[in-house]
Amino acid sequence: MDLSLYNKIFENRLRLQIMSILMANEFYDFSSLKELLDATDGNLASNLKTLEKEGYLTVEKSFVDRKPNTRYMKTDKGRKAFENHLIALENLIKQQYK
Amino acid sequence: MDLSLYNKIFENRLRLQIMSILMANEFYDFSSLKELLDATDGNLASNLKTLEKEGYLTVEKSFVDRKPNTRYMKTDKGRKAFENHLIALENLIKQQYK
DNA sequence: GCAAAGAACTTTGTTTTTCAAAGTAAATGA
DNA sequence: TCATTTACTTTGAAAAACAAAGTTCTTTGC
Repeated sequence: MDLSLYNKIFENRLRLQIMSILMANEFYDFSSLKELLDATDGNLASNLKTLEKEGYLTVEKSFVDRKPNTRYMKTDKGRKAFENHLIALENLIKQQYK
Repeated sequence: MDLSLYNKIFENRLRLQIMSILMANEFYDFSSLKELLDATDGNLASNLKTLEKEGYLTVEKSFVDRKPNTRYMKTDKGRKAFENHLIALENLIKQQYK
């Protein structure tokens, strides 16, 4: 069976959650992600960095209410990779062998 | 959101495949799994051991055609854990935040 | 103007996981 | 008896995960 769409990057739960949040939202900021996912700063930041390095999301820094704010947004590449991974997962799970 | 059904054991691709094969088949033997999953002996054995330790599958040794044969079968616990994990995955992926 | 606080990291270090390669045991076949 | 097959176990090296602590920059309170 074809596993070319399967993506190891998404084997991590936090990254899976980050991506699925970014699929449902145009963007999401660090603090909100942190709260929502109940993650530590370090863990969240490093997993975001992993996704960013892979080109699956982009980062946009600004000030909101005079406080630093970092927004994350999925890239087209990220969206496709994630969608493909879900397809691969589905195929893998639904496999019916003789 | 509730992630109590999410199961780290199933973050590994090989273990995910093993379980999904055992969901579709009453039993499956080592050689066939190895061939089907294109895995090395060591890797397959250690992942089967992980699932066995967790109580997700049982092992049955016998001789077939005068050759040693090891059959793996999901347990009820394994089936439930896997089904639950799929539910958790689905929830996680379909999450719609504000 | 200085201390404290908040955001978003990075660094550090430990623990865990992954996995291939090599080694092993038991049984069969030539 | 020697090779082969099955199904492992052991070993070891590399990668990944992740929390805690440290860092930087900026704002706010006094």
